[in-house]
Amino acid sequence: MPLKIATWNVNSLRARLSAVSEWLAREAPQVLCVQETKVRDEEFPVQAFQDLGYQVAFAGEPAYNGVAIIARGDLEAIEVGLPGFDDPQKRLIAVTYAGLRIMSCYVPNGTAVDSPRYGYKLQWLAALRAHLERELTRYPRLIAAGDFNIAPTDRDVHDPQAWEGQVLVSERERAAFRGLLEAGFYDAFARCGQDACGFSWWDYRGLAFRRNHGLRIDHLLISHALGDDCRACHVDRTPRAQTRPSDHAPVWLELDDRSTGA
DNA sequence: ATGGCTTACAACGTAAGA
Repeated sequence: MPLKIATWNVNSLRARLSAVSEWLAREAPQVLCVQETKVRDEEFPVQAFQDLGYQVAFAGEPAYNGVAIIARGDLEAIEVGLPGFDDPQKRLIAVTYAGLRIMSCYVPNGTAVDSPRYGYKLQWLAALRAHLERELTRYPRLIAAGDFNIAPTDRDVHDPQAWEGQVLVSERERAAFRGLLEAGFYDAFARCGQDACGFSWWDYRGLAFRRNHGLRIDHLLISHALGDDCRACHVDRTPRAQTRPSDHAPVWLELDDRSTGA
């Protein structure tokens, strides 16, 4: 049986608890990496996921950011944050599951290229690359999934001319994204031999989803050791069309687990 | 048209997202 591993920026886990629960019940992934939980740890809805047969690892803060990993089985060696990068914002959590090292990543948005937050974003990405390089030596079977807040190429942008040079598509961000791949990863959808994946985010405003004015900014990066095991990669647009959606859609990949020994 | 939507906070407007 293949492993189904998903990532979803839910834009508040409490506001989206029923949507996430329904999606887990329907799609039954082994793993769901979540970003923007926007919930303190003491208020994380642990029981709701246990009732569905999932275990959880999470790192949150009030109001902003927050990441989690929801998985059908035991999570081990839980680590929060980027070692050596002192950051109060909860943007990274890693677990070991079924012989895989799995990270849920919430890359800073950056706000605008002339914002101080843009510099923070680039620094965070540099620290992530260094961390991924180190982790690959410990965990060759590594998946970094999440909201990277970067559309890697113009094909990942509905209107490249309108977006040219803007945050999420700027060349320095794209270079940083390529740097993550150069650390030893494939973009899962490309590795599956697909020529298109589709957008993963649509603005709440201006009927953007109906018009498919979107970006592909949520990604699953798989280490080279997993490259031959990637079977499929898909954006599930269904939850985005429902009432009170997250502005992001879940993205999943299917991985042959022949080499996990499971 | 720096607007437009959505969320959390202990708020009745502000900050932040992308």
